[in-house]
Amino acid sequence: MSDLNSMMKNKQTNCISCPNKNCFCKKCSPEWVEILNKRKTQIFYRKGQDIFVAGQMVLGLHFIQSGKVKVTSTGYNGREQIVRIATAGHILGHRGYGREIYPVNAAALEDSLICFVENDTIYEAFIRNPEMTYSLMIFYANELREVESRLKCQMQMNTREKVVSSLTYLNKVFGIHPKDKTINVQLSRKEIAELAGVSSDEQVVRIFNDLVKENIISKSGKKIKIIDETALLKIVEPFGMG
Amino acid sequence: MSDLNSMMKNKQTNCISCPNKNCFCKKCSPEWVEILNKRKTQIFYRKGQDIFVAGQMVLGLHFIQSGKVKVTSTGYNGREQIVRIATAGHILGHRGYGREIYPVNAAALEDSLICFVENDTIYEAFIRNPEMTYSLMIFYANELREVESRLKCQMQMNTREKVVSSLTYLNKVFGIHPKDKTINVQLSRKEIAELAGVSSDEQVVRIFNDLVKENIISKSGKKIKIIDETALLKIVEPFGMG
DNA sequence: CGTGCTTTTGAATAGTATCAAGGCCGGTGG
DNA sequence: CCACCGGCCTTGATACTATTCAAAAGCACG
Repeated sequence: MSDLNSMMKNKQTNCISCPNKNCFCKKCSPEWVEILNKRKTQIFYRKGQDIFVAGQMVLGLHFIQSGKVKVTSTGYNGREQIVRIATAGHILGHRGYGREIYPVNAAALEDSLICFVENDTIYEAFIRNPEMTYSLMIFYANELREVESRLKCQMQMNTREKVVSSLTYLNKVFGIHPKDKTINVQLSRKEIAELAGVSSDEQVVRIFNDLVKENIISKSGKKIKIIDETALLKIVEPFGMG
Repeated sequence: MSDLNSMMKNKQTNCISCPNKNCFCKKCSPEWVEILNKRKTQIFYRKGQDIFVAGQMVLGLHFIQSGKVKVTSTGYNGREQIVRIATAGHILGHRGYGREIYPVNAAALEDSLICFVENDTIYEAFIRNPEMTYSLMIFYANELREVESRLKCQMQMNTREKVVSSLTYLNKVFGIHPKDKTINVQLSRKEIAELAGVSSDEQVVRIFNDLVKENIISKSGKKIKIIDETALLKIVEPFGMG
């Protein structure tokens, strides 16, 4: 636990020198960047740890400094669905913003460093920095567009197409590992099923095997390599995916 | 056509006396309400008419003064899905905002009067009225929440539950006709299938028949009356619907 | 070297989509 | 006013897909 604290101290970053170029605080006036820098808190989450849970009060906004996070929704009889996957530079908890409690859960997929800014500060920053409010509004509009795209997929795709589209999604968000060229995130079959919106991990296994036989992907354990990206994209292409 | 023009003239409304209390222009300063009032254009759309089509340039925002509108997405082999249904007081085309082209179509479900404000004006209004920008941001956040809720439904519900939830959705959005107590909108079975996200209108027919047999709803043609709302809600309750 | 977890495979079952055909209703034109 | 047409609704049968159950194999970890 004490090394965790030292780790946190080591990783504490300053907004001005923060590597996230897209962080929304960058849209603020210089004095407000300074204010946010001072008022923000940074928390280090270990892999698997919950960042927030559905039902908790929304106390502010989270900004991912580094790491990977899954946003899940617990539904009927405890069945989980991955609503979104977020990585460095993304905002977290914005779905609950304007509401009292979170509708979803967020958990770290791997060790992650999260900046947190309280509601009052955020609200003041919005009012004082219309540019930031505006760019966040655009961000929401784009998020909306993306969720609607996923909604359409869920409505129209069959199981195979859903699983394939979750692969292209992961590939787009995380890219590939420079060395072995596998997708740069490791999820269990069950998590992929939750992301793809198919009922069981068995389905994912079967479809992965088909794709291996067709020489479109290869796998060893949780590491997945896309061999024939063209063929993969061809499967989801009719739905306007890329 | 000439009576259409006269109809438009008759219906032209002034923002200051506009019956929509939730219209976002109300969040502007008085002088900006006046500016928007002058610069807005009002267009009357007949039932079935397209308001915009996917692929068109986003030239501004639409505000529904009166009427009912469906927002649809054309997917694989021309199959349509209803992404959203909007009525008086709602904003239209906000999904495309911040992008160049619309990702979806919008068509009038019945005769509708739509206010339109150009991008430049809207942008200026945003910058000059942070309160409005803020409240629109909250609106987006809530929309996002709702779409995610629908996404979850699509991922977890079976056909029956999907159809039922589209009924409760329509009931919530449009309410019931004061006289015959039927849901205050008339959609074809096919449109309900597109809204519910089930493949065919036959499915809807079958499930409607089941519900009639169970004394939960009654129907005559396109008019649908909810008899046992408790039973209806009970079906979708496990998914956090209401 | 067991113990518990994830992955894999097979088979049975339930659920959904699709096809085909008949019935109903409103509108049109004779 | 009636007959006809086309669209929508309805029903049944069938084929297909997806889900679930069961069980074995692989793997990490103490």
